[in-house]
Amino acid sequence: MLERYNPGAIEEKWQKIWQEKQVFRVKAEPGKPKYYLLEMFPYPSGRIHMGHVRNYSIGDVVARFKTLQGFNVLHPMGWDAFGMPAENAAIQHDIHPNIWTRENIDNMRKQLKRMGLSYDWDREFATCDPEYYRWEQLIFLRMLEKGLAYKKSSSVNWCPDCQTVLANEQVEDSCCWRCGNEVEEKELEQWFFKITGYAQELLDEMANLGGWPDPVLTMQRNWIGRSVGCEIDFPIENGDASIRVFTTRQDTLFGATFMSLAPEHPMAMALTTDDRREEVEAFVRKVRKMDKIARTADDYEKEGVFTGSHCINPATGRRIPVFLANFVLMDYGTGAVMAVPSHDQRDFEFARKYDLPLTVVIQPEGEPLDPTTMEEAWTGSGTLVNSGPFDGLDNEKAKEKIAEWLKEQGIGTATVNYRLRDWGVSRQRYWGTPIPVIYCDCCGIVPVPEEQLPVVLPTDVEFTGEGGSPLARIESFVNVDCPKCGAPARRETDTFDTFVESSWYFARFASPKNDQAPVDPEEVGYWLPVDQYIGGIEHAVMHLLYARFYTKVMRDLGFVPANLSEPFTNLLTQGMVCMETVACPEHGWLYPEEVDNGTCGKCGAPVTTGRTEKMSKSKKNVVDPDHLIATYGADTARLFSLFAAPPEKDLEWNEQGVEGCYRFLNRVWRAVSDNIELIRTAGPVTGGAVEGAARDLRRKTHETIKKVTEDIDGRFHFNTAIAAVMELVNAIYAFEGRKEHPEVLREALESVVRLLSPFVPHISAELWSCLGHEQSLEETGWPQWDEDALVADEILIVVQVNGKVRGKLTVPAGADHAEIEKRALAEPNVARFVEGKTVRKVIVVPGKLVNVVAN
RNA sequence: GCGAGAGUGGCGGAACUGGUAGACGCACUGGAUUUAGGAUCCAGCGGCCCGUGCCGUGGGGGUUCGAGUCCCCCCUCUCGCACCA
Repeated sequence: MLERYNPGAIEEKWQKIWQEKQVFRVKAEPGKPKYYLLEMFPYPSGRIHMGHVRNYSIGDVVARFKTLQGFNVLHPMGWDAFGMPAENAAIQHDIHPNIWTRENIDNMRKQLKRMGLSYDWDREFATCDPEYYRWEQLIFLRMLEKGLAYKKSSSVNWCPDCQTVLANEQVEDSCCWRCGNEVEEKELEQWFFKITGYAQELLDEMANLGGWPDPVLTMQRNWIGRSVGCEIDFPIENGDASIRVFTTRQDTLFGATFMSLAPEHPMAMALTTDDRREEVEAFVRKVRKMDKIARTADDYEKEGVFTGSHCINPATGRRIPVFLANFVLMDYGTGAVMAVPSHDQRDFEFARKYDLPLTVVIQPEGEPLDPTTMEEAWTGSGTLVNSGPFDGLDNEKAKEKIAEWLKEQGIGTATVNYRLRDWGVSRQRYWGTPIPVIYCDCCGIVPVPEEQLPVVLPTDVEFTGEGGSPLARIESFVNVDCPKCGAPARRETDTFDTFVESSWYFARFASPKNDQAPVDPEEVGYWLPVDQYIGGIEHAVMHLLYARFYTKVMRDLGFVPANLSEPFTNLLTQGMVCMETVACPEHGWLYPEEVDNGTCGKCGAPVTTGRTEKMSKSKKNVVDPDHLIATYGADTARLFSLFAAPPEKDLEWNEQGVEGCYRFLNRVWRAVSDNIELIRTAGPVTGGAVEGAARDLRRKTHETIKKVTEDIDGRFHFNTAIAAVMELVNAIYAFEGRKEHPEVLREALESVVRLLSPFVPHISAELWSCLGHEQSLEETGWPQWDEDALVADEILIVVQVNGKVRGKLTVPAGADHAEIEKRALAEPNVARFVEGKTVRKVIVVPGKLVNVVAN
């Protein structure tokens, strides 16, 4: 055995052995319990970052642990390979997105392999492989047949200068990131997925997601935003039509004193009278000029314009003015809101601004509301007034009664509305999955026949960043014969949102090479659902909701078994990796390696240390995993990212902490190498015969096995599991019975190695082999604790007086309440604090403490 | 703005169901070893008084024999908000 720990050599050695023996290659084995562990696959940006190191280290611990527990573990890896950065690289550096992406994947695969992760690499794929996206196109065609995919008009960010669509992140302060000109809103015909059709099921099935963190479920529930209310028709004065509103507050119907429409509302222009036209059009133009972000996200000023028309409040029969308002969204409800300024704060502010009347219809208990002096809307509960036949009803009761009345009168119905909108999947970009439809002047929208799939992305493209989608300029791609009538037709040039690829990749991993269907139903039946999914909290809503939706769609289309409704049984959301920022007054943000002992490496000026923030290239507070691994080895990199914080919390990177982990591994190495001769011939521990220090070490060993097992399984508290092993190692160093009881020492050392193996697999494998084992750790399995070894003779009891610690006692393990109470009261320090007082109560918590209450 | 979290020594964190606040690690201090440095080993390490004690988990209130943990109000920070992935 080598005297010194040499991570570089042993890591290379064991990675080679694992690869040659195909240790992590799995196949379905009906009858053997399976465990599907999945980490969110990475976007191939070029290099792995610390967030990846952390994510994949966490996943690998669980995968290896479950393997050791005897499960058939599926642990795959792939690439979320479509997306904007590849296209940006093409624009900026004149490199083809495919080449850029493939090179990045090759590099990142190498980096991941260097970490010793237990992936079944045979299942690897990239979403930009035509063999993958052809099945995505097929699923889309089936969705189209079922009406789950459809086209409608929707707005995008448009840069009039570059003549191109911009993503929200490409809009900076309402301006285009490339040219700096102002961004506008523009209407385009786009593809949508009917996720709203699944809104209720997505809500209902959260009841089965007990393995998900509550915050994520809450965020999804709020995102779906179910609300129960009524749709009510307000007839237009002097016309046949009416305006339909959605409201959750039908109890305030009698207080509706005006109407607000979204500026895009289809009736907006028809309702505008000639004398108002100029002003209304100016207002609509102004709202349109705002980009989408400013309009939906910011607390911008509420504004509106009067159309000149009136409609009739169907409850009161009174005529009320119709306004357009910038805060009314066409995407939510019906795009029209009955305004009740007395009981809605936005309507209240709007009414005060434009001098519109208020009617109080809900009277809270206490002082009466006066519409002329109210300073804010009353949104609480109360009794109905000014509401005709409903006066005197409690407002919650009135919601039901008014809903019934609306139905009887034929002017409204009770409905459920969702905040969730259908998923817009069209992107006017090149580097994505082509949407497989053809537009024919005679036949309209024609699906690409299934036997013609995949519609492959053409490669001869020019990237300028201007003039819309590059695909639209490739005539050989665009021009096609109509599959129905044969006449000249045009291909769809939009591509899918990359969230589509990541909505079903987890199912593809069950049968990644299947060339007959998106997935093999038998393989999916065995492997899915994913037992444990691990990824960043930033995906709490969108990715995870889309993946849930897609699973249900694939189920309903018959691609996956009918009982597979949810993709991920358990979810772990990990925190971010952060590091302190450092800046030079002259040179701005500095990389850690540019800082030389508190001064700037470029100019020597003293640097300032800024806040600790999420690692990002722009702030230069990043650590390169390659460098870290080259210096300390993969095991140390893994150990630190697991030890420094529990997985769900943010992790603060700290170089000295890394060294501490490296030191610990050296300490483990020495504990084995220093004792290797002594324990070489030691036999197994044969029962509870040992006493004293040896018995204590045995107890510590088995306590540690129990704690580590419980910390990993379900709780994912790897930091405390590692701390427990550190304690055991400390106990081994302090053990004084090594000569007399080498078998106890051997048991402790072997336990350390086995317990560490999911965290630091290379050093564990090497030490295990040094300890003389022919059988690998994978074959040996996870250690079991011995309940008998855990039994202690004596227990430490804390004694409090009025909740403050005043003493400690050691009592026999079997001592009863009366005896413990007696001994506690006999403690000299207890007597001192009780003196002059009367003991009122003595609380005994078994095995823990005694609290004497006296006053 | 809306939605969801977090706040504990000099630092990262521990305390799982209310029961010894600070496990484990880092940094720091002292000692041993060493030609020296490094590495290693041993000891100490919340604050105040340094004797018993008193104070202490972002701030303020409350419930309880007992609160880091439960309830109410406030402050600060982080994440998501539908074309980033």
